[in-house]
Amino acid sequence: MTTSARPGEPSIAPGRGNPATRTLLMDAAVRILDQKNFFDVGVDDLVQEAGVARGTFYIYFRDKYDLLAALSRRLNDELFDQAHVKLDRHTRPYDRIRLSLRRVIAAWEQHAMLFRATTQAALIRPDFLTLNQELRLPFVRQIRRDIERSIEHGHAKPIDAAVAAKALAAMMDWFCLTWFGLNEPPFPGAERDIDRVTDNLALLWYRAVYGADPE
Amino acid sequence: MTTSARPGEPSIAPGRGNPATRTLLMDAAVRILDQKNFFDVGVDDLVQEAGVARGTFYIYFRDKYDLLAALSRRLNDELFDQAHVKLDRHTRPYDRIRLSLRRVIAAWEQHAMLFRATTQAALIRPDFLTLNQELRLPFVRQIRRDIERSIEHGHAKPIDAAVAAKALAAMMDWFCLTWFGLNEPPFPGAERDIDRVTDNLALLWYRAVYGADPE
Amino acid sequence: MTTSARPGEPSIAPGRGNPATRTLLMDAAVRILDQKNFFDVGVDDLVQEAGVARGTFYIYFRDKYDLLAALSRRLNDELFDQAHVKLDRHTRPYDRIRLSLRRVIAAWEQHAMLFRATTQAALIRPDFLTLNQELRLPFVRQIRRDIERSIEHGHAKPIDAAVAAKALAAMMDWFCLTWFGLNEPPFPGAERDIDRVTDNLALLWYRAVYGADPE
Amino acid sequence: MTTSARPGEPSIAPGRGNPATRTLLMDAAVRILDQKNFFDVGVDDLVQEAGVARGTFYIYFRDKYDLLAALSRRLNDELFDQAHVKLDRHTRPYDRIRLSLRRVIAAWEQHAMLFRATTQAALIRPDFLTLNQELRLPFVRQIRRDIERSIEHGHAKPIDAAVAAKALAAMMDWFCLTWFGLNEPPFPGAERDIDRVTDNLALLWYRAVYGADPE
DNA sequence: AATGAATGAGCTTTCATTCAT
DNA sequence: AATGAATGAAAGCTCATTCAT
Repeated sequence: MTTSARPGEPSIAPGRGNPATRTLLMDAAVRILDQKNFFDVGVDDLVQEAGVARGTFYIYFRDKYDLLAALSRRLNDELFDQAHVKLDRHTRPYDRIRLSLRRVIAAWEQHAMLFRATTQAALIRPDFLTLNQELRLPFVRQIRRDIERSIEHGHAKPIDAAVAAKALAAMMDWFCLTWFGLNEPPFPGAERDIDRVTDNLALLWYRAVYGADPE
Repeated sequence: MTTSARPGEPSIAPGRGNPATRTLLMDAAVRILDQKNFFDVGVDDLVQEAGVARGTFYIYFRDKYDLLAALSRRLNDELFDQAHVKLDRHTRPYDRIRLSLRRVIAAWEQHAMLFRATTQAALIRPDFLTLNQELRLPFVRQIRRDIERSIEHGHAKPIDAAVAAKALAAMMDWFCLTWFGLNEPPFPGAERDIDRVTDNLALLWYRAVYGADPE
Repeated sequence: MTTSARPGEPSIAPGRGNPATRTLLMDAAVRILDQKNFFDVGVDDLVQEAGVARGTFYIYFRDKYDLLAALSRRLNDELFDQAHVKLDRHTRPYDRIRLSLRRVIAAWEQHAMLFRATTQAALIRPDFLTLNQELRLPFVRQIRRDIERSIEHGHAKPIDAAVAAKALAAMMDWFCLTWFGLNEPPFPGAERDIDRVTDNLALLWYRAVYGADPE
Repeated sequence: MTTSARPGEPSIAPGRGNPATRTLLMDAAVRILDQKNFFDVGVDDLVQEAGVARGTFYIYFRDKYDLLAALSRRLNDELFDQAHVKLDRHTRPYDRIRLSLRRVIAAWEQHAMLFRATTQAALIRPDFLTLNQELRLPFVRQIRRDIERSIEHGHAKPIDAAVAAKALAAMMDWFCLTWFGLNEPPFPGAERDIDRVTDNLALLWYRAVYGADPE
């Protein structure tokens, strides 16, 4: 088994090589992942798609897991930026939930294969698992804070926020992974009716947190 | 990559070989899975643990995925039997939910590594994915029927039962996998307080379905 | 760099595989070493010469160094047995020395390439160096004891036996290695006049130890 | 494997490039060799230590063996100059031998790693072997002439000077290589008692050549 | 003269699978 | 039915060397 250092650390000495080539490889990987299972992807496939030589890969990444980690971080940064588009203060809770879920679903729809690969890697490599948890932590924490605030404000009836946040996050993760990553939609043709699915998930979520239907 | 036939089909000619040896191998696999990642398990590990020769394995299973499929089916049958322990007709909804969830969690606690392996395989092998979906279908359907019934009886406000069932099932699957299979409890020491976790999950679930707190 | 465990330990689990195949590989290696530099020998060359598959090699040896260590030990055992052919008690010192050196030269003549390879490996791999020292120790010790005895018996004038033994052993090692292993004979055509060379080496040795010419 | 031209020839077109950079690289190599095995030294290590770019190396040297050849020649020239410090004509034979050996040992002590590398290379590359023989030839010839002269003058009893010279040279080479290059001293702590070792080697040598103890 | 990114041949090693006994 | 030696395809990764700037 390869002994790639923990993916938490930057791959290879930073500053080595041409950043453009690094990006070339990462983009090639995204394209490859849309065609085949990360498990079945070899360094060979990657360099061929990127149009560089075998050895070039190893200048930029320790191995394919290292590359995946880089992709994962890059995407995470993007999502994090998007997530911080501020909502109007007066947006009602249901609408805030709905909008958030819509964004999550959109991200999954677009990056399904990458998420799938990340999940795969997390199940296989303990170090990758750690990275994954780290990256997801801010999101779960965000959910948790929202729930806690709702409870404090008296809007929501008490529930253990840690458990609820983890559960709801898990719900979205696995629901979306099976849907977009494993082609197992909640009902046939759901892709053409994402709004309807979002409505229902938002309703579910709202109820779970507030213990009531939205007004 | 192996070209094992779809794991939906029985492995090898059934009835061939000694059933005891088959069981020997399956039990060995369970033991091995408690020690290491399915991905890292080789046929070597299995036969060594079982105390049989390398070649013997291939008399009973096409490859390690085939064995995993067998394990998965065996466990599924067990769980299915347990699940059908009938509940008192007058049990209240919240209690029914709580009991079911308790059972699910107990199953995960006991078989975490096997479930984890199954999930891994499903993400890697399309044919395994199919098997997995097949085995889980009855459970999701059961949830769905419960939700539909609740709505019909006017207890619950309308929600798309297909979406809700999938979402809630996904929630439990991933929540439990991260907890028991990946050592990521909802809060530190959750194992020692499973009842508390169950209470909250049941509350969440009840609210999501009924749009109100249980009486 | 390969991390073959110290060659002091038995290669791979003993008892695995067919001893005949192991021998097959070792003999093939000897043949190969007569044709090319150990450094330039790849596992590929070895298995091709032995007529087995690539993977077979790794059943019996960790890597080519491991095989070389096995060869080295095998040869050492042989030589050790030969060396113990007892000499007549009344053989005179010069004759004893001469006979010993003749044997050493014969061994080098026959196994030059293996010795060369061993020396190469010892210069490259610290662990191999250790093995080498270990195997040679008994021989140096033997020389040392001879010298000490000579001194005690008053035949030889005092000299530091440790230094002298090491020096004389070094002399034979490198003299023979350059001659047979690197084709650098003491004079052109020396191979056809080994007795003459032996005479002179024995004379040199005798003088060095006894500080006088043999009677 | 590299096809560097014979190292007997000057590396690259002479006069090309900046001599200072060439020296920079050679000095860096010496430093590196004190840290690691020549075999394990890569062009990478060299340029990093020298603080120049990868490509620069190839402006001055064909490969690492070419550089080693240059180092070897440079050192040889130095030693040759030192060796010709004339001795008093009336110095007695034993003292001349002793002084020479002392110098040899000093050279080994100081340049052990370079000699070790040279030996390694000679065992691996036929062309390097040639260079090595060439460089050592003058020294062996010198020893031979000394022996011949001793015999002619009637001081020493007849012995084949070619064999004896080679043998004694071999003795010093290997004795010193194992001692300083492989950390295998003739006795523990020999480094702190080099004079004693030298005395004994000189005694051994004197006896071997003169067949008697020095007066 | 110096750079350093890119190259790609080459060796290593693993392990699922077969098959003669 | 069981064995376990042998197989060989498939990755893995390194590093000497080139070449455009």
